[in-house]
Formats: sequence, C-alpha cells, structure tokens
Amino acid sequence: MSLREYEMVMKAVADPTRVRILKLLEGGEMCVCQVVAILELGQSTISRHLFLLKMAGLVRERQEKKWVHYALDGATTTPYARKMLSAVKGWLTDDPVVARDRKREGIARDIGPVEICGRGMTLPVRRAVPCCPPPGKVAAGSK
Amino acid sequence: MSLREYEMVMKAVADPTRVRILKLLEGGEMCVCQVVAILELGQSTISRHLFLLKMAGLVRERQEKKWVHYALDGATTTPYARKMLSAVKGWLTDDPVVARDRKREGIARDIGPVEICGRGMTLPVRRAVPCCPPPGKVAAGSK
DNA sequence: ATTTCATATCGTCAATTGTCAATGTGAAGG
DNA sequence: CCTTCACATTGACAATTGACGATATGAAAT
Repeated sequence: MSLREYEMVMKAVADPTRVRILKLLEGGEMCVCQVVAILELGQSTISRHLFLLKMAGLVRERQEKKWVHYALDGATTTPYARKMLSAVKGWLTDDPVVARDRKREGIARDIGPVEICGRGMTLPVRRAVPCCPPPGKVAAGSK
Repeated sequence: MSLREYEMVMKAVADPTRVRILKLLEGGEMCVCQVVAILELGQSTISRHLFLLKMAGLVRERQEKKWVHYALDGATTTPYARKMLSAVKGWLTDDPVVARDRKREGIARDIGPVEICGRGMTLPVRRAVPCCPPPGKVAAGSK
C-alpha cells in the first residue's frame, strides 16, 4: 500500500532480465541453473535478480536436494506483486527475446536440472538440420 | 508489444517522483509550475520527468498562452501505457506522501498557475491556525 | 570428516539515473 | 525590436544499478 512497496515491486518488474525470468516461471517452477542456462548470464547475476524478485514478493523458493527451485508466488501477501503478476501474464507474448527464451525453456525443461548442471549450466545447441543427417546426400541447393 | 516499449513504460511508472506526478494529474491537467510548486523539486527536474512520461506515452502536453499543461494521455497508442494508467489509478491512495501531495494539489488548483508563477513556483504555507487569529490571546500552553 | 557441487554473497567496474544550477528557446507583451 | 517569462535543454555530480569474477555457504555424497 505504501509508495516504498510500490517502488520495490515496479522496479523489480521493470528490469528486462527480471521480467524475462518471470515469463520463464509462468511455465512452472524452475531451478537456478536452468535460468542461467536459458538466459546465458552469470550465475551470480541470476541469483541476485531472483533475490530482488523474492524481496518484491513476486517469487518464492523451494529447496529440493541440492537444487533451489523458484516459482511465481501465487499466494504473495504483497498487493502490488499480486496485481503485477497477473498483469504481466499475457504480456510480451510476441516479443522476439521472450520467444527465444521460451524455446530454450522447452529444452531446459526437457533435459532437466541434473543434465544442465552437468553441462556447466549450458544448453545443448539446437541445430538447424537434424543432428546426424543420413550420409551421402548433402543439403540441397549446394552448387 | 515489445520488451523495449514495456521497459520504457514500466521504468517511467516505477520512479516515485514520476508516479507522484501521475497521481497529481489524475485530478485533471496541470501546468509545469504547479507540479514544481507541489513537489518542491527543481523546475528542470520536473521538466525532465514530464518528458520521460511523455516518451512513455503516459501524458500529453497542451500549450496555452505561456503555460504548458500536462495531462494523462487517455488516448495513448502505447498499450502498456494505457494498462498502467488505469492500474495506477486507485493505487497508493493511502500513502502519506501522495496524501500530502493531494493536499498541496488542492491549494495549487485553487490559486492557479498565474499566482504560482508569480510566487516563484511556490505555494503559500498552510498554517495550523487561521492566518490572523484574534489578538490578545496567545496560543494556549505557553508558560 | 572431507569433498563436491549448486547456489549465495562480496568486491569491483562501467553504465544509467535523479538532481540541481546554468543557460537556451520561443511566444507574449512592452 | 527588446524584454519578460514559462519552460526546455545541457553539463556536472553523486547515487544507484546490473554485470562479472572470486569466494563463501551449506547440504549431499563419498
């Protein structure tokens, strides 16, 4: 209700990196290493952003084994956080950056935290052509 | 629709001074000198904030004689600006800073831009006791 | 207990931001 | 014309912010 609380929530959602994280979490909870792999930013950077989102009442954390999972806090007690969470949902759906993140999110969810951490918090490259095309014929169009 | 546009609007409304300006303009259009007098910030500071709000599609300006009047842009073409304008309306109503601004807004609207500019963009002080109390009795409690 | 490993925290740096004082601008009035 | 005056713009400065690398923490596995 206070200006200070308002400022905290609005500054949290105004940062492009943080709103990208929120858009990722719309697909369900996600561990830190997955976010790092998708956004391709330093682990400390992501950790800090998640901390600010948590302070603003936008996300919650849950520890499971060695991993910490973050999720949108649907039960937040911060009124502005609740309002902005539902507002941002449905926004930015056609932004190219968010679309790219969503593609990578699919990969990250498919292979899971264990594989991602094993790869040093990176995602396998998605190739334009299938990984191992049948030998003999090269891609058509080569002169 | 783009992340860049989103960022511009959200950063505009996330600043406490700028949201205070928006709350003032909810009471109707207002000239620059009135905003300066109410918020007690430098004229260049207010001018800059109004420029950023205009860039974000949140306010429009209208020149009349020597004065420039700003108002919430109800017909904005920026989707996020429209959404945030209606969202912020009704927010922060019980914040003490916003309440104080609203009091000063009343004074500023009463006396108008001409008087305010004549006073060097300041508001007359609102006294706790009537301006000219009946002589003889000093305020009670003095020893 | 010791090591490992996912995450958090800290220190540093460059970029951005909010503020003010000084100056520029352009319309209205003399 | 020349001034005046409301507002815009610019430059300087301090404070904040977002990024990274390095290091600390703490739970799990050995």
